[in-house]
Amino acid sequence: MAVTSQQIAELAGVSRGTVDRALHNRGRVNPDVAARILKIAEELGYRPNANGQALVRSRQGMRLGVILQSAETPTMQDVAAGVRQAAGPLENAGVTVDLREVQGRDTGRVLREMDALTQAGAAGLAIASNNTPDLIDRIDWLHDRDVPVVTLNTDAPDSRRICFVGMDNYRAGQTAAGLVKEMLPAGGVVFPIAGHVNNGAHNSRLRGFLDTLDAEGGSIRLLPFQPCFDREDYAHEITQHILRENPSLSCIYITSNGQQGACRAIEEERRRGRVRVVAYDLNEPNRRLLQNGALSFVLDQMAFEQGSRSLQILYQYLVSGRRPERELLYTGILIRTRYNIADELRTEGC
Amino acid sequence: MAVTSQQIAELAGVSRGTVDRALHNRGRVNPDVAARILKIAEELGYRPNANGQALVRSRQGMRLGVILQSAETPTMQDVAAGVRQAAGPLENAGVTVDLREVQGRDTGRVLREMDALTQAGAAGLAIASNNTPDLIDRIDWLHDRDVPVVTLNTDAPDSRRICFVGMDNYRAGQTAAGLVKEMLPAGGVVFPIAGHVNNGAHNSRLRGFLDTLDAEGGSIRLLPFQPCFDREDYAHEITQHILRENPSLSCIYITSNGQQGACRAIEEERRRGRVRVVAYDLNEPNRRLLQNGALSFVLDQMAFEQGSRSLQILYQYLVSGRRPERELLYTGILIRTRYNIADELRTEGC
DNA sequence: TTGAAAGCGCTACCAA
DNA sequence: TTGGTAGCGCTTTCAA
Repeated sequence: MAVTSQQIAELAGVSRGTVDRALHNRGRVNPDVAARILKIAEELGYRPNANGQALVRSRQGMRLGVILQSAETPTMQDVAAGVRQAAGPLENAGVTVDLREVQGRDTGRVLREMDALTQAGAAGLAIASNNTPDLIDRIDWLHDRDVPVVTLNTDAPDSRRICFVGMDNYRAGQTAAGLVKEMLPAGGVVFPIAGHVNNGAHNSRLRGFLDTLDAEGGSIRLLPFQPCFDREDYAHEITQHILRENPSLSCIYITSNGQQGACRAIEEERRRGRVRVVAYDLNEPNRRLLQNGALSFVLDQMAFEQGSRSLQILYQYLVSGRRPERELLYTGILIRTRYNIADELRTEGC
Repeated sequence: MAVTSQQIAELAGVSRGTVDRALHNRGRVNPDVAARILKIAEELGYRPNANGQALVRSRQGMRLGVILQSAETPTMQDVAAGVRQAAGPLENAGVTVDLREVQGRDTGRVLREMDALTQAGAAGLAIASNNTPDLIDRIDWLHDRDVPVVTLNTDAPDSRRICFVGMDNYRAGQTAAGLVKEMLPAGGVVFPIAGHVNNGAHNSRLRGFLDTLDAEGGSIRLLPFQPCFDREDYAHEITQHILRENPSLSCIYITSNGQQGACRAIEEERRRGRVRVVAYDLNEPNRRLLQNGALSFVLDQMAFEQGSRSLQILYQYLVSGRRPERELLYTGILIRTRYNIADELRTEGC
């Protein structure tokens, strides 16, 4: 049987109310008594019963806001699903989760949703948006008003967000480079395609890739990278051109959307099997491309967990003041091939 | 605000007690009244508050048993850690988790622990043991006495266990084959090493591998597999011999322990870099071997999640009678290289 | 067959 | 500064 605050109260010769105030530094308790209570709690290894806490909190109510940019993309839909799953158990603790899905990379809209949510009384926000000075300002402004912000999927490193939940994109780029090194024979030729030139995530994925091939590759030849602006048609055009110019091309590394266009170009030029493609994010289109062999590898970022985890962290911080262990909470870099994309155990809340 | 059983009671014009009995088919309630209650609950989308349930259950107490064979191995230590994590929140619901760690592949000891735990009043068991007729008998016997069993890590497919939580080993073998196909040039020579000849998991990993290379490989040459009985010294000896016999060997696939011996042999024969190794399970030794380049890939089975999930499923089944969605709950097949082994987000209970 | 009440562990409130 | 009490949602027990 676990130790309860009642037991501590009896041992300390005080009431549960006093124990509660002492354990949570709520003040209004004699320092000597508080010290005694804390000591007893420590010795007994007291852990508050989360169910009891949740139950009483359900009386108070709390609102959390989540804003997802580019919500129309498959990856953000996965994030949203994770948010909804985490929201379930939180409801039992009186938490209302307000999920705002912003279409496209509309930072202005994100800022307005931030304002709307705080107006509506949100106690904390989880935000996936591209990193702009405006966003940083607004996050810092909220921080000063004791509204904590967690960034997810895309970080705002220079802001005062309490933490970031998402992929280590540089490391992912390195992982991709490692795969390419294993795959390609000496002298293999690789063409990297980036998304937007100013997208931090895509840039990191590119730098990690280039740095690692430069440092150790030696025998692999890199073509200069080109941006496709997340567009399938541009990726198609670029790829078509590169394929025609480079008969010996053996691999394409693409850090963003555009993989479908690139694969189509390879198909049309009848180079399937001779040109391998490494892409990002295990979504429906990519599942199909893996299945039919157009993609060799997909690096996945656990979007679902990004959504569920960031919400849990936000709640945890608000009720206990406990910051996460690290400021950067990296989700795994999952390497997917056609053989390991079956549905799997997914974290279920409890 | 979520709908409560109290609200349903008011709408139905009965008391909460009656609502509770009706919703859980506990009998002793007028069929007409029960139907009305169920209808209202359905319409309102009633979901019982898990915190309230856990709190009241904490009064009753429940014992769950977990038995882990080969508990001294790093993988089983991960499983045990998962079990302990899941046990935390369950304690708040009055659940005592009794974890029995059995050294080695001692099935007799496993059977005795099963008896001891049921004697002690365990309401359900989670078992990781190799699959033997004795084990199946005992699981079925328990099933008849309404003590559900979940198998984890290693299945007992012909028993009446309620489900299995672990790796799809055949699929993992296929995944390994996929990696080997991407890595090796045409004409590459692969040597597979198995663990015990009668170990189901190792056999599946081997079959998946061989089937897939046979079916599509074509250009890759397979040497006949040899068993190393999970022993590093045997693996070393076998590998040394094969390396000397086959100057053109390009890859070793090892389904069990023994990878350290194999890597040492490669080192001693100065073939590092020319012979790639694919192994299983991301434990401390394998982390090091990945880091220093001795291993190219490790296929990991999420041992931690196997432990936590199986316990949650067992509890879920006992309190709600709900079986898991599928009988075979496969944990992910994680492909690890030296670049993606950093610590990551791990499911935290709630 | 039904209802009333107690109590799980916790926190908030009000009174002392 | 402290204690007492109410009540979160649920299940169980006992009485009707």
